[in-house]
Amino acid sequence: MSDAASDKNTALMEKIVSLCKRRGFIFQSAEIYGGLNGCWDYGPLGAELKRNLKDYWWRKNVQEREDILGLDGSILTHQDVLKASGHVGGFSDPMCDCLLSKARLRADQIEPLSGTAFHYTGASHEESDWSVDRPFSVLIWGNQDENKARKTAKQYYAQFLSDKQIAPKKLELSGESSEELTETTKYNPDNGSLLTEPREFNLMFKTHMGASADDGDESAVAYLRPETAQSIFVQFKNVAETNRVKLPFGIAQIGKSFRNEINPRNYTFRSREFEQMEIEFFCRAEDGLALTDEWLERRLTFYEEIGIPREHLHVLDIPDGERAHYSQKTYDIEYEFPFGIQELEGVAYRGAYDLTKHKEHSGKPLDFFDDETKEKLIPHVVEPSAGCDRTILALICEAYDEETVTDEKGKEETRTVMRFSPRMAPVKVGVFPLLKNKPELVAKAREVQAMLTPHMNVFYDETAAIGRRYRRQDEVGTPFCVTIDFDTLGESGDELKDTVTLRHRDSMEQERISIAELRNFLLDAIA
RNA sequence: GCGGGUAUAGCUUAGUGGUAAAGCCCUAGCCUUCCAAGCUAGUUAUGUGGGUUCGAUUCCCACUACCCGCUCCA
Repeated sequence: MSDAASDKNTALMEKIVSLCKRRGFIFQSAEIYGGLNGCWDYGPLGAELKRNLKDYWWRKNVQEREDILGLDGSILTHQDVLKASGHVGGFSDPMCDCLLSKARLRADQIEPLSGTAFHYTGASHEESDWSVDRPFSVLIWGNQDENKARKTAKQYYAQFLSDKQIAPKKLELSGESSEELTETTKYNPDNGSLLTEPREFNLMFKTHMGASADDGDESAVAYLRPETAQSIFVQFKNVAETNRVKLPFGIAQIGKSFRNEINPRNYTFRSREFEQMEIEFFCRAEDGLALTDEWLERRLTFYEEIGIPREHLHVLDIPDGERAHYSQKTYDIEYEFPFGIQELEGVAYRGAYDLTKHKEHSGKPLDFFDDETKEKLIPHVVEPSAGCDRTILALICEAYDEETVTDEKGKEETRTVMRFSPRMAPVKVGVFPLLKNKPELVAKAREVQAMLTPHMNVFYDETAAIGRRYRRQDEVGTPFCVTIDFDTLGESGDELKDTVTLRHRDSMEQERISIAELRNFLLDAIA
């Protein structure tokens, strides 16, 4: 991305963030106390939008399917569940920092080096009577010169100089010694500088169960779940036994998960608390790969149905070596956010890994008896796992649009429109009396509002000029507005009596529609 | 976690070591017969905590949050 494009996208993102706050989609969590890093609250419109997304996902993936069942697991999670899944112990990456460049490296990905290490105890500068005492080491390897080690060490000690006028090369190193090392991972392969000791970064939130539990009581430890998937695996047996299921079948869940992200970024995209929409689709081993492809297509269709066109999505086929070790196939579905192409959902073929692990750790039989083949097996699983908040952010970014409109006097102005699909739009229809000081119009508008309210989210507004009310609805993405005018009351004759103006958000076009037809028209449009 | 930047009203911005300004928005009233009209009135702000000072929104320090670049994303 060029700098100019990057600036433009940053500006776009700022406008989106500003609109989200102004119109009540998303607020910073605990804003009046200075905010809570990586946490966000959905305001009234955001809550509606999110509910629409989750409801539609649930309808499509649970209610309209005979082969997928719903689950709503607890967020507090037994530590043994996460030991079995590998999250305790394995869910943290030991990291090292380069003492010279401050680069952060994953300890397990450092290339082992063999060479000569030069150790120092400190450095000084005679003329200014400055000195520093702290150990440092540099590794040189291959045919690198010893002087490279000294130069690197001087650069390291130079960061402690308060007077930046002194050049690193004028420093005197003290206590030089050397040793031969083989296959060491304590040095940065880029510059030979010593690294810090590996430090653990556990990404899970840990807590203690029981009011009297003290922090040292290991048996009282519980975690906030880092993904919704585990409760599905853990409840696999209960769901399967209580529901007369046969392979293939799925268990679906929508719920909150928590990860102590080192670095939350990009608005709500990487949050510490987030909601997932996951399916674990259990199947026979031989069907796994084909079902993974099938689910990928089905999920792409879903995104189109909620208003994210295929051409703004990217499918990443995760290559060998980059997938989790138990996965034979993983697709990432990515969206073109203004801040870059980022993942919305992963569709992963996880084999029998999860159920096998829980069977081992719990000692309970998690085998499934396949009536068709008359054999016991551990089902394989395909996991379409979508980020709910990420999808909301994608919907918002996709919907945001500015267009220039010219009024009757030829004056140009910018119209901000959220082009949500009617299905996802937080408010489905605005109902307005043309004028608020005419009681007949107001009464009729209230009637229309009352008729529609049981079926959809309706917004009634009688303040300000009609045009302003339309624009206000444009900015929150309301797809339709209806206006009750004097024709509705029959002033222009019976032909127009009980008809209203129906105004379309995207085209700004208006048409007459009878009140009798209104409900069904709108229900069809938002289905 | 590192480096850089930012923080004034709901939003966008101005300004000042001594009463904080404007536009938009919003609220109420009047008016108004279809795309941000007009008039009147009104609400709302210097992120948090220290320090310097007679006095700090302004200067200094720390913290917090957000943005950008690294890093990371099982």
